[in-house]
Amino acid sequence: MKTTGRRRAEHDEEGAQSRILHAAEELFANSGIDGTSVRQIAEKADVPVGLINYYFGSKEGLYRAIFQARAPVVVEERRVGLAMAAMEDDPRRRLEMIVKAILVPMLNLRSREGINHFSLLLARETGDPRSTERGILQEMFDPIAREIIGQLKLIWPQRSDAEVHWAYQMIIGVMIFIMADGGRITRLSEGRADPENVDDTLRIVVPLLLNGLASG
Amino acid sequence: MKTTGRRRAEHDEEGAQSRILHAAEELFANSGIDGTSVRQIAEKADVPVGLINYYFGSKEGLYRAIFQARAPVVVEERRVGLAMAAMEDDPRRRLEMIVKAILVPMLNLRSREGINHFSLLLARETGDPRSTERGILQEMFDPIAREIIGQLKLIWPQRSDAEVHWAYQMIIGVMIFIMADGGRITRLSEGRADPENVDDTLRIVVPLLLNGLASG
DNA sequence: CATTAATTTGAACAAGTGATCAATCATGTT
DNA sequence: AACATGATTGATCACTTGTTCAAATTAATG
Repeated sequence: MKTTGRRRAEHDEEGAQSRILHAAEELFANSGIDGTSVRQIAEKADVPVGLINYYFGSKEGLYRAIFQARAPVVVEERRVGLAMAAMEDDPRRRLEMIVKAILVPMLNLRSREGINHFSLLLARETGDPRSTERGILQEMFDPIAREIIGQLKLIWPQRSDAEVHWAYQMIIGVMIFIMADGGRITRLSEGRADPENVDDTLRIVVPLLLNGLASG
Repeated sequence: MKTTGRRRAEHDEEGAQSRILHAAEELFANSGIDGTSVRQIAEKADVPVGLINYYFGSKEGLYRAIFQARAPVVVEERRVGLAMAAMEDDPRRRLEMIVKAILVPMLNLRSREGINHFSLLLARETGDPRSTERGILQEMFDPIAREIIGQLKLIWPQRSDAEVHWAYQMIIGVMIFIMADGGRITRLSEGRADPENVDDTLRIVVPLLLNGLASG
């Protein structure tokens, strides 16, 4: 058989392959791909070093595997939210639903089971110039990005392409920044603004995005 | 004497110390502090490896030195812009001037003389969880951040602290995201949105921030 | 010129890097 | 039991890492 292996019983009820993925996700998120060694990952996952290359081929292979495991979930949630938005008639409501379709799947990751680290990792990858060479974001996120931008164009037929694209990038930028925050927001606000609190964050940030800074 | 040294004449009319700073800035921006080796820096700056530790003590010392050279310039420009904004009576105009005081000093770096790399570097540092340990951002940017937030509170006396802080973070988030972009914005928009073009970017992004996505 | 101090140089060091691989182990199948 | 198959192990490889340092070089001073 291929699926079971040595019928997992010796460790924390979690297969070695999965333990490696989780350990790597956390370490990569906190220290980046260059700041993390395979030996650190092996130690955290409690596996011998060799096993990492056995399963994932290389360090970068492991890096990609994390995205291949996580990205489709986020993308699918976004696609669902986008489809629901498309059924809404009122353009104002439709816009709000699109914005939430972008933000919610990622913000939820921050407070869900041990998955908090992927949002950090994705933010890191987005800010890395060498991300282009790896092509992970192109491959996994460009398609849904184009779908969203297409929907935005339907809402704003009178706006230029540049304006629509900048509006989209502004939403993504705010999301990434919230995801990537390692405590600075909480520190500066002395706890009054806290990204961990998804409900409060959405309640304040979504209107800010929709209405801008000037109004309300 | 301590200032002159060997009266610079042998290389590109630029002192070794300065060449190291410039080379390191570019490499750190593109590959991060962990993805860059002191030997790469030494080669790019055309100096022997030992000289880097002689001048800057350590790799991290060099990293800090870059911020110590650049940050005060940006902070001072922001302070000037903020002071000008404080003299404006109309709250709407004052808000716009504050937003520009935040954005313009950094966006200009992208298109000025070879300094483009610092904006990338700052974006990277902002997104790095280990940035807290280094304390560079606390030390150099928290003061001006508090000043700006104070000004925003004067504009919005009726808003909660959390709302004001989130509004500030939203401005910073958009700025960082634009600075950090390594081509994804241009690629997705097929050139119609281009962060290199500061004037167009400001013309579109500032109203988007001020008026939000819904209006205009 | 002699002295002193600052700078420059590249070799050397210990520790760590990602990757490889023969050997061992566990398991299910015949 | 015998075999096959995939999983596991840790020693080992060739390099690279940041840092140190004695020696060489250069410049300023008396």
